[in-house]
Amino acid sequence: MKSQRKFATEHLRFAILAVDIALMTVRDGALMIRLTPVNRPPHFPNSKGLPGGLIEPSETAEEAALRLIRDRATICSKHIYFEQLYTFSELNRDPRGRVVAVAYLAVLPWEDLAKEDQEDTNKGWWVTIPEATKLAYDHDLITAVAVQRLRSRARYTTILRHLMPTEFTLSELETVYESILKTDLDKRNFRKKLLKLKAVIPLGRKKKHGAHRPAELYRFAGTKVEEIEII
Amino acid sequence: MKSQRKFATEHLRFAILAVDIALMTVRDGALMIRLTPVNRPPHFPNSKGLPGGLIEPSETAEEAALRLIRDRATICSKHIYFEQLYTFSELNRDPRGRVVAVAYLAVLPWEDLAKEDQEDTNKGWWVTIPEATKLAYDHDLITAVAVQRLRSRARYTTILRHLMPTEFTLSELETVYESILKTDLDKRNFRKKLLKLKAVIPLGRKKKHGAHRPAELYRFAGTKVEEIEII
DNA sequence: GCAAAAGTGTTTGGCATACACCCATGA
DNA sequence: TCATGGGTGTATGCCAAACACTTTTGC
Repeated sequence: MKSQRKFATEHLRFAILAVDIALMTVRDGALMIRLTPVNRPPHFPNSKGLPGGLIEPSETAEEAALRLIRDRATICSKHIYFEQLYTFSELNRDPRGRVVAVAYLAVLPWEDLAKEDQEDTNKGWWVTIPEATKLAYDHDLITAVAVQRLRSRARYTTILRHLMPTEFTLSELETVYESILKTDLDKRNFRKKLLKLKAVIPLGRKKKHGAHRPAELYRFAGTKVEEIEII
Repeated sequence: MKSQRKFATEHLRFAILAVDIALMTVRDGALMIRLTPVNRPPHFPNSKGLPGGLIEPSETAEEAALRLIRDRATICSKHIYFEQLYTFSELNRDPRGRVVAVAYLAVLPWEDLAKEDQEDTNKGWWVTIPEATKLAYDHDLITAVAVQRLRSRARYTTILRHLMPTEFTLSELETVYESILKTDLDKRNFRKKLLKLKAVIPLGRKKKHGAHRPAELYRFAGTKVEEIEII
């Protein structure tokens, strides 16, 4: 009888497990995050929120995250960088009931998006970080944690390689750093640092785009996210 | 009918949610982790594992973590430092079924433990990190992630304030850093750094413990975990 | 007086910071 | 020829790293 009671008690201890994705990219030097429609009256009618969904019993949180990322945005690249961000378990984060969310931070180059996912559709939108407010659930909080994490990773690792196209100019890279770190960087010192660290490699080709001197193209060295102090 | 089917499907999407704690302290300059008995035949008969338990429907993961920490070790201090580590969701991490674990990293000074929890009992043991192997479930992995995280935090923050007693000598502090970072530090440079950062404050009192010159006692400045590069 | 840990200062080199001008191009 | 962004070098100061001897105590 005691074990039966224990069994019954344990059966109550479940939770719905969800995954929420802070999917970020950089467009024209501005950090942007992906939002999707949320329509859950009465609390969130016609709202916006981060892409997300439930974890299936047959998949890990990581697998669910990858599935949802590919589901919500057509990405023209085999590889996508994402990492677990934080698990949110506040009791009332979802008014419908107990839903615990494992949040992921994912980043990708704007150029890797399919055309239809670069434009606003009824499937979703890209908005700048200041625009991503008053989201459904606790997604304002998740967004804030994601931005903070990305900023910290940008400082100490080469995570931004996954936000850049394979070929880029150092001015473009600097703009991305400045946009994420919210600081102005000295052009000369920035270049010296990256080149001394051998984090980027010149390709010997130029990019022309306007009435000015063409810019040398670079790519990131290596393939992994390295743990170096960048800034 | 469609909505009924959806409801039924959603009901299958649950998981048991657990919390596992990597509870660490330093004894005689050695980093130690708390283990508890695990006895779950057939997979883990007479095994050891990290302290853990299920999350109640009425509590957040953080609340469950705090409850379990206080449950598994009598801690004679009001405050205890802990932070979320990672969420583990491998399908077969628990052979009994789908259990997703939110792991926490917790640290405390050895001196804050009650006498009965400093000694090995049938409730649990303190072991050094190399000794904490062949644990039940995926607790070897959780331990490794926790040690890595603690090491990283030690480098960039003053998290070790929560591993030290309120008063300590700089030699004691240096030993703890060396034990966690697994490096030898230069005594003079270490002292210069900590004092220049104003991370520690001399108390003007000495600690005598042996046939040698007494050592100045210090305490940490401020109260929070600061984000400074220590080493 | 000796063993054992505490405590202290200087030199060196590398790196971050700050800063201003010329270059290549398209219009 | 001019507007635009691309590209470069130097001087300064701080700080990390390396390194060895004196001090205070208990026995």
